[in-house]
Amino acid sequence: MLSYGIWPNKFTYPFVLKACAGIGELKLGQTVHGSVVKLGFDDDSHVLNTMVHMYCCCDGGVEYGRKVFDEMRNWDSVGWSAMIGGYVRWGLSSEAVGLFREMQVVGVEPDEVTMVCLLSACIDLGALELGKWLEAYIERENVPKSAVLWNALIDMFAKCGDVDKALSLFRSMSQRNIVSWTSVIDGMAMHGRGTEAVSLFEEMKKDGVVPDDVSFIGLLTACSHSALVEQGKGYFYSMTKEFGISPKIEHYGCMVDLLCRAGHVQEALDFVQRMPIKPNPVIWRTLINACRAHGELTIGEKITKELIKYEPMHDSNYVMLSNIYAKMFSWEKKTMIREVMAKKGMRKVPGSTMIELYNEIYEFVSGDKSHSEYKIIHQMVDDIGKEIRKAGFVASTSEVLLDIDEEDKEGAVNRHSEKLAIAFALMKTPPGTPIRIVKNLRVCEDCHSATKFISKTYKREILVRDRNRFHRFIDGVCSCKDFW
DNA sequence: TTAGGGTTAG
Repeated sequence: MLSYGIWPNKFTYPFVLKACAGIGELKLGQTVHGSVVKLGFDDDSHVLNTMVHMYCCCDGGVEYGRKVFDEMRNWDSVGWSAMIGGYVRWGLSSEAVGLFREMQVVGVEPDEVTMVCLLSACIDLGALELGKWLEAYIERENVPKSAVLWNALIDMFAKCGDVDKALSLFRSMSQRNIVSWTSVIDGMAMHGRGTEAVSLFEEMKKDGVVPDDVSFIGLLTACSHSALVEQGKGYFYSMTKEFGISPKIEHYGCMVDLLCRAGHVQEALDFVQRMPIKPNPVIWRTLINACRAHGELTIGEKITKELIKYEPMHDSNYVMLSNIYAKMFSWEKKTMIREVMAKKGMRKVPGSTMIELYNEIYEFVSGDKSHSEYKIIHQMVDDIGKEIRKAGFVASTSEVLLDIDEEDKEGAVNRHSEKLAIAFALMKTPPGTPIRIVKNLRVCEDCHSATKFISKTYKREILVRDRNRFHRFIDGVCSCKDFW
């Protein structure tokens, strides 16, 4: 364009900036930013809004986006949404919510898109109360409810723990699209309500909505988490036969997960051998975990060693190998792994748990001593430990984190972030109040068992969202039926 | 005349 002697105008730049956003290279974006300034289009709201968006799509660009945002006056809701959405994109959801509060102080009316971004932030934070507040706001202020906003609400309710509300919203929708169906099916899957997920999928087909590859991921996950092995296999083959959808690596991953969870480890290994796509590390890790869980320790060790050769800097590969050695009682090998990791300067991602109480979000990290009530919380954890042991709880220590000294194993699992969060909730809420927490990793065996005892001893319903799914603990029983 | 931010999985 420039070589033809044609100069871009202010209408051109939003397109160029959007293209930069798609590429996501910060340097390229900065070059274009430079040319916007040079040509004097940096006073145009459309250009600047897209600029914020562009920066927020680049790795390491959020700060630059914020700088552009801070330097401009009189932002409209589009600019605020671009910045709020940018925070959410990079997992900075607390910042997103904080910026929304500023937006309200300044008096800019949020619109539909702002709401969709904020609902994503709620999902990330597990903030159901905030999500309910947003829903009420949408109703009160008559924010137009497009299909996208409806779908975002359904997804928020499902992922923040109230899947029945998600379902009733879904039922009250007049125009459901594939995203609405997938969100609600996936919600059922996460809550271990596999049979209902399958019925919804069948209802969707009857309704004339053609399933796509994403909806099959939700459906297969549902089968996997509810041990519907044969149905899952049937649906997997129907993808190609009935709908002409070639399974992607994720679908193969779901199948491996389905077989592994049901304990069919050998069948899963055969399945992987026969797959037409090269298995990815996620699939190998699924197999390795199944090998550990079902006692195929030698095969698990072999696969893990191969995976480490391929992915030498991935921390969880070492953690898995260490867990296999723990199960083999090979303590020297386990120690060796720890030394290898230390030498490479690697550390396991620390477990963290969030809890929303009285409009505040608290985050607990295992071993963190920064909380102002740290001593009282730890005292509470000890008291809970005593109470549940009286009720018959026995601590299991085989899954203890790698970077913890052997002699303090039980002490270490006792400091897992979910125990801290639950103790905090027991201290801060009246008897009988349900407790909802969100964990960044999968819940460990010890915490799962302890939480069952806590729900019974303290007469609390405890809802835990982990990386994979929900666990609802009531009177000593978990909704996952110990199957996760 | 022309332009801006957003939803399902991984």
